[in-house]
Amino acid sequence: MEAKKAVRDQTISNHDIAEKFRLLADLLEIKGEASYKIAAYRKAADSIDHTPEPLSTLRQQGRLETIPGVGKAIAQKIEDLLDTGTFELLEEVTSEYPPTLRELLQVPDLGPKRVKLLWDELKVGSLDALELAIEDGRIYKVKGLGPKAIERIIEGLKSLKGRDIRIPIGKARELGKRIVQQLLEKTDKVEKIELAGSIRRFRETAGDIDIVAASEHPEDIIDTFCSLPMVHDVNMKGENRCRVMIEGGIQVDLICLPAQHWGTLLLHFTGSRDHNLHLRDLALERGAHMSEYGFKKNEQLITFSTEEEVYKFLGMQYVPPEMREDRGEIELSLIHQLPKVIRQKDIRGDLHMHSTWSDGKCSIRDMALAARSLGYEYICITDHSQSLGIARGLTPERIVEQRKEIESLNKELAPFKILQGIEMEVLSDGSMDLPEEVLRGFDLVIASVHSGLRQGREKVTSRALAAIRHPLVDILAHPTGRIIGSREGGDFDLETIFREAARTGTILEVDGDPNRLDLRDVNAQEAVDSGCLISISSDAHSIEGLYNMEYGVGTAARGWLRPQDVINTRPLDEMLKLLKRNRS
DNA sequence: GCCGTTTTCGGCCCGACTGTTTTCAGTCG
Repeated sequence: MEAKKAVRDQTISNHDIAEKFRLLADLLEIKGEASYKIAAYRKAADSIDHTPEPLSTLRQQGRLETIPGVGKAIAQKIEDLLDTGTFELLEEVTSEYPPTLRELLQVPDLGPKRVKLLWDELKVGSLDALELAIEDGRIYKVKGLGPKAIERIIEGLKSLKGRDIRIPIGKARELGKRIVQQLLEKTDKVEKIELAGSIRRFRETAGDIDIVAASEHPEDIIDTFCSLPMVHDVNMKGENRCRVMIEGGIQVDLICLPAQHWGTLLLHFTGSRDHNLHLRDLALERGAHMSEYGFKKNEQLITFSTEEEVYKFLGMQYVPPEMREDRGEIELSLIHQLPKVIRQKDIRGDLHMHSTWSDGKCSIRDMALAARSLGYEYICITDHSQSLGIARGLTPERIVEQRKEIESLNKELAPFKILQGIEMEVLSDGSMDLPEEVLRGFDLVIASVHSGLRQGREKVTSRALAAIRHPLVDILAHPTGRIIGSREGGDFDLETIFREAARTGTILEVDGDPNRLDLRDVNAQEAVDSGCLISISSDAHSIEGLYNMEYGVGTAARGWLRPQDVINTRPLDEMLKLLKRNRS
């Protein structure tokens, strides 16, 4: 037993434990167990997932019950899990129902009650079994499932199979903006309109597109919206909300209320769900019931026209959308200790972009003018270096030519400043693509590991470290090299990279290209906690690309970064002093 | 099953839409 225990302690992760409780909650819900018990298991599971220390450690210190949502009963179950890999109640329900039964809950319009019905009547216990029951028509014999319901289930099953459902934030946001624009062209009754949900919180991906609008005539707005040409299908339609499908099977939700509700409305549909639930808890403590309409207290509805007023009513500081994940922001906001996270307006310059000198689409002059009109004080042109032949990387000769162009533009555009930088390849053997005397000529050097990301952990990490330790490398670009949805990043040892970057004064990038967002939110937070400075950049290859900055800022804000953690929030000379090359 | 500046008991977020069980259950966000 002792030996087994030791093995278990090492092999079962917090996440695996959380999953066991989620499985238990799903099966109990199907069984029809009391809903608050189920909610308790799910809450505990989420808490466990967000607990950084291994539960085995907490257990040894007798601190399991310090985890929010974990009391005596769940703590005992965790101990059993650590010792034996399971616990009694879990064994009991999994002997009653197959664990695959919970797959059915993923099907839209199939909830616990219908799943139980399907199991009791037809012994349908998995997605495959459900498909069979549909094919041979048995499903039509189930009492309580009408033809409409079955049709929805069939559709739901189809959409589940073809699913790569979450959309990258860039695409979701662009689509969302297009829809909003189309709607505004068809009606003048919209007073306010905004993209909400994960898009507004700048998550990396969005499951659907949420749009919130204010109008005195919600029905008209809903009608107009449902008849837009890009709408393929109307799934649901009420007097102030609707859900439609557009091209590519992407779901769009629109909700519209009079402007007096705007504060709670926008808050409600921005989420996250956990953040909102927590706020409602706080409202209840004040005897008020919170909804998208406002706060109901003694049968009276109090409304708020801004989110700021809602937070103020709850005795809180305003929480920026990116931070609304219930990861401690509410507690800090209640005691007015919320860090002031970075906003777009804090950005004074953009330090990573490309021009027609390599693979950019616009001239340096056009990029500079566009950046200046965005309110920036400086930019750094960082075209690719020679080894990236596919991008017409710059040779030392062309670098000198480019410098002349930049110098002449600087005379013309002063006080706006164009820095000459380079995005230099770190070659697959860990050497730099340009010699030191060339690197010395730049205002700033960004190093990138583009190729050979498949090399093992040790190899890729040592290449990144070689760049970080180089005295003339100021910034490490998109440190993991991931492309969202298509390429995992390299297997870098980020902990070591952060430590070395902090030691050497090498700045790490949050690349705002919505397909990269690299460093990602939590990594950027770890980097800053390790003592690193960050550069947020657009990595623009065109004028439009300069707008990538907002994704970078959103990502940084999700990692709770403050303006002082980011070098390009500083005036030019202060920013330059932070570069390794200019430190004595 | 958890939790407590109203509580160790009695609460636990709130509202909308759909289909079908003609007064509401099931599902969703």
